[in-house]
Amino acid sequence: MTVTLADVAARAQVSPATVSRVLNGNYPVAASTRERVLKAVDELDYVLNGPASALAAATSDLVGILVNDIADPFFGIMASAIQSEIGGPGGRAGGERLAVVCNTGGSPERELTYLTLLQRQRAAAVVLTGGAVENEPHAAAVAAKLTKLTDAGTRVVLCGRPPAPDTGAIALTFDNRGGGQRLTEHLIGLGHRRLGYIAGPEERTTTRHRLEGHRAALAAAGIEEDPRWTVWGRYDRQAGYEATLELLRRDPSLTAVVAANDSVALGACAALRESGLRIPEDVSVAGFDDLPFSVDAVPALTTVRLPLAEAGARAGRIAMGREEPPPGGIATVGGELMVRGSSGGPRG
Amino acid sequence: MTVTLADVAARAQVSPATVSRVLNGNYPVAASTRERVLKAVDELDYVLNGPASALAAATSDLVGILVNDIADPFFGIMASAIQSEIGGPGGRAGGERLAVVCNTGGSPERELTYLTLLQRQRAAAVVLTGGAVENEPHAAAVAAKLTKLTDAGTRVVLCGRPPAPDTGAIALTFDNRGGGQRLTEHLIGLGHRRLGYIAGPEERTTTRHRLEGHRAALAAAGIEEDPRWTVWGRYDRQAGYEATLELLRRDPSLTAVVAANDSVALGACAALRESGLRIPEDVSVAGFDDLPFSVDAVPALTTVRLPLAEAGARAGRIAMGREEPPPGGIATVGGELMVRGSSGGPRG
DNA sequence: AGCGTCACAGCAAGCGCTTTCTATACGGTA
DNA sequence: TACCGTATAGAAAGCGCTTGCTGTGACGCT
Repeated sequence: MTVTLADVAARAQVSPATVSRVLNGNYPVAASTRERVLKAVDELDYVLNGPASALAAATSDLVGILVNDIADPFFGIMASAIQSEIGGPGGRAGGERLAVVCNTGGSPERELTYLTLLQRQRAAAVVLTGGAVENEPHAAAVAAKLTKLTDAGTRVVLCGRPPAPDTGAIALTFDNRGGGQRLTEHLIGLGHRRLGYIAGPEERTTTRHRLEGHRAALAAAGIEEDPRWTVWGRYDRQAGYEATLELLRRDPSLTAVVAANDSVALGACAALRESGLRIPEDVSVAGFDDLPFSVDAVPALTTVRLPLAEAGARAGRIAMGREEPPPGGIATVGGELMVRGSSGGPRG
Repeated sequence: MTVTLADVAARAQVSPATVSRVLNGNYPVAASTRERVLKAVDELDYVLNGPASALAAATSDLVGILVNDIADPFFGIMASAIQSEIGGPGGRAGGERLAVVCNTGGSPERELTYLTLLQRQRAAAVVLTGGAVENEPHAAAVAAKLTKLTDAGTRVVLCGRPPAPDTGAIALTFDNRGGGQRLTEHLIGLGHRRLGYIAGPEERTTTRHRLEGHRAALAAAGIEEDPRWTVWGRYDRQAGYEATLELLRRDPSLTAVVAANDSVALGACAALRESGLRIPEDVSVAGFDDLPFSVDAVPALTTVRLPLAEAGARAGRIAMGREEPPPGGIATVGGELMVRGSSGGPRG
């Protein structure tokens, strides 16, 4: 049998109410009584029953963080930043909040399942990171769920994800389109005219926005795009490797490869090298995100830096109600072009 | 006001008990009744109250995963694997379990705090990943906490962490010592005699074990170690970069650098390159873990592959009671030496 | 001396669900 | 027809905590 509040109360010779108040520190208790209670708590090794407490108080100290892929540093960095802003003081009982990271694996169903689970647990806040899936029924289902969450008083923040209108969710959106555009403009400025593009999973907003930026830059420069120049794949190294091989097969005259993100770019580099091509002399490569390892690639990766940690921290603070949400509930976070060794003028 | 079980019951014209039984599916309910209830649930958008359910049933579907640094793929990969084994069916109510990842940031206090929080929530299981801190009072406190958790019926699994004797916790330990030893043996076999070592944070078991393996290999080869050859730092790229510069300053004649892990090794490579040294012609470099990016380094990193995903998956299954714990509650998971381009014979 | 004020402490009513035990209806059997 | 097993539904007692409200002395004021 576990120790309950009542046991502590008995031992300290006070009522359960008093013990609760000592533990929560939200009601005046005489110092001597408090001490007696704390002593009893200590002696009995009492641990509060979370569910009971949450039930009675109708609140919980859970904060959910949804990520697409926990093994990907892109999400890890954001999650870490969010969590660092949540762990601290601010809530009930001295304010330790349990920040939980939920890995959806990019699956819409799991996303919904986790949202329901968090709703069940009456989470204090939920932060959704990364791109959304562009699938009408699913998007509607998520929007409905988010609305219900915000209605129930749960603060919902989207970090690196497009706004969800009319759901009450605060959005911190990455300017993927603008970043993609500037990146390709840079390449075009170097003289490239034949650019391959390795896109991410087709149904993701992030994928679409980055690609749109790329195409906008192409269009602005009057470059007509060849459909063979775009290949779709996952957001990982392996996909980049394979896609690059495919790109090379389709059109060996490409002088640059733009990847959906840094991991993909790394795979692209590997494929190019194995094909006997030099970077950037033969082919330039560009990534996106500027993850920590990108600067260590050889040559270092030209990419777009997204302030993942900063955005995550801000999302965390907003989720905790410690920072004002942006006006209109929407803020756009820009990316910064990082020109490094992997991009140069085209050969010849 | 949120919808409660009673509301659903009223709408379906049955008792709350029946609704509960339909939802949990653990008691015979006539098909027609079940349908009526499900319809009401649907119409009212009813969501079970997690805390209330957990309180009444005296169980919870929370599973905690503790990691040192969620932004580090080393932990991300393990967490991902653990979680993938936990999400599935197996528990109450169709069995969705909420796997929560808690980021301790390597801090002993946060580790304890999280364990307490999980204990409060009456977690079904807890998996602790990564090396432990070697600090007597803290280790004792953690051991006591783990004992209490296992006593309370929570399954505790250590993944990539040394065993915690007499706590009831199951341990899946990485053979860091053996891996470190084989790695250094490989370097010695290539002819290296002057090896720098970049160790991780001093108080971690992982750090100590890897270093012990390194030294064992040195000793076996009759190489006397120079204290200047060991530098300590964090487990990240930056630390590796700085440590390598320091190593070079202390003894420019080193022909190999062994790093505490792959991230550190990447930093080491950067520092060497910037110092005008070629890898592996001038200096060989070796890492540990074989994270996904390691094969993409140029040259590809010689390292020790740890089966993070496999070990994590196994830990997850054990935590869920779906796999027998190893005999004695302890299993050692070996590493595999991956010889790649970053190691070669010493110059001259 | 009489009374309003404080500062504390306790009582008791839930919070929303699960589950044991009991009630009922039905069909079959003797 | 009387009886009993089976299948299903309901009543009600909590699970362990929080909190609004109700004392109850002690103190200071007029």
